[in-house]
Amino acid sequence: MARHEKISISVIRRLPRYYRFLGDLSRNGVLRISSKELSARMGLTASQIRQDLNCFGGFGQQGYGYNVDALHAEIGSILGISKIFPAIIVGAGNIGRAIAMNIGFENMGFKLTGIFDSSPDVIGMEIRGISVIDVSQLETFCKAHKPKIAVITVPQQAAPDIVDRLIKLGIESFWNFSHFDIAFNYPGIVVENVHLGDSLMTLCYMTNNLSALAAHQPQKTEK
Amino acid sequence: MARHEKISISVIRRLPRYYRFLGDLSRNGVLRISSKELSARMGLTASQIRQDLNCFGGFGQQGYGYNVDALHAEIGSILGISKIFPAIIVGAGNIGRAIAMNIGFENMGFKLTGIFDSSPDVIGMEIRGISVIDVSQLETFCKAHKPKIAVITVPQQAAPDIVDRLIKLGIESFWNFSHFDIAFNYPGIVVENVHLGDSLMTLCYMTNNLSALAAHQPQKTEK
DNA sequence: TAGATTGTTAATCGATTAACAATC
DNA sequence: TAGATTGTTAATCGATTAACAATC
Repeated sequence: MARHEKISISVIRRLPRYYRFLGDLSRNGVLRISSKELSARMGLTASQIRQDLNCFGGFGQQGYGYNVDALHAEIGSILGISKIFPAIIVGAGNIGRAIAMNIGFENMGFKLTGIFDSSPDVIGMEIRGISVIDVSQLETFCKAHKPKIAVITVPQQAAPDIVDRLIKLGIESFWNFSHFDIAFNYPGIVVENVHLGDSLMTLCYMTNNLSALAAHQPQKTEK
Repeated sequence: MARHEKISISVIRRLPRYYRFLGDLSRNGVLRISSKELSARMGLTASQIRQDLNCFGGFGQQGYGYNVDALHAEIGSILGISKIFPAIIVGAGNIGRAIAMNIGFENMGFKLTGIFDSSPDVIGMEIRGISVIDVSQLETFCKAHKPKIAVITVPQQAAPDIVDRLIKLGIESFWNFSHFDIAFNYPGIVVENVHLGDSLMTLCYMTNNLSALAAHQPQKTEK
């Protein structure tokens, strides 16, 4: 699928945002869009959009632009969201439950198949039709159901052990909300460390330095 | 505080992570650390750590390294987390409630002063000792309490109107969890668009391209 | 066709890494 | 003092932007 062998992480991280904007455009009945107009809506340069897309293929047409639906589908296919991987959530506290309820796993390449916790208060609770299982059953469950991704929503001190067990069980992807940083240096493991606290602190810095940052992100348009 | 007038966003985004690692080190009784050892723990280069810190000042000592507690305090002060800004959450659904319960606002420069929703089912509900208020009271509340930051956890279609009203009320910072992108081009407004769905889709891409990405993040160490 | 807009190469800009003199 | 490690300048690398020929 990829034209160039090595796609940079910066490009990859922009793909879901393209996908989102194109989905919105499609829902609003927009049939075609030029890189110039998309760039104005997204706050990017048209050049960057064309560069990004051409990492994967020539999806546009000179003099016309891009077909919204076709490009939306292409990016979905690049992201690989049609191939559904089984997912589990470990930690059924507030964050774990909120994610279970709010994230459209089905539209993002995943299907939620299990939720785990260690507290008797939540074990057995039904979340989105899934019953919370005792975390001691993790090994049994994973051997039977072979989940590919785990959402980590346990407290910091519990995280290293859970991650270690899951890696032994063959989990390849981690979506980590715990305060613990999953290292990137395991071979064959991919990780998204979310760290909401870091995001809030970044906002704190920006709030404190508002004047220095004023009109920070330039809304460049071509020509 | 800043030595150089313009600190890049890449540097700023690494600060909370430094702060977190230094806090952990401090709690583990580590008194001093060299950029080399910190780089090994964090998966960065020692050079980058020294460059980053020297944007703000010379906090180390040749031949010794950095005093963990002093550096931790310095970064906290750079982030500005001691000056507490009043914060509100708009949207008391799963995500809003999870954030209210889990995020240590007090340790991150903020104090939660109000939670809003439009649904009669949640209005009046107590979350962390705060009673959920009808969102129609937003104007009255904000004029009285002058919050500085708003956490946006409403559905996508409600977001544009809420953001518009909050900007009129003088809110300067947005921590946005809605599916709607708050544009960066308002003058004097700072925004963190979190977009958990984008993060999950990025992980989907990485999971699908695991082999190509294998051992992606190099753990460089000096010398 | 003429006008528009892509795909792609080249130029620029910024961020990361390397090197090393300064100094604790 | 000798060894270690910083702060800082220079070199490298990568990502973004600009330009334009190709072409629909």
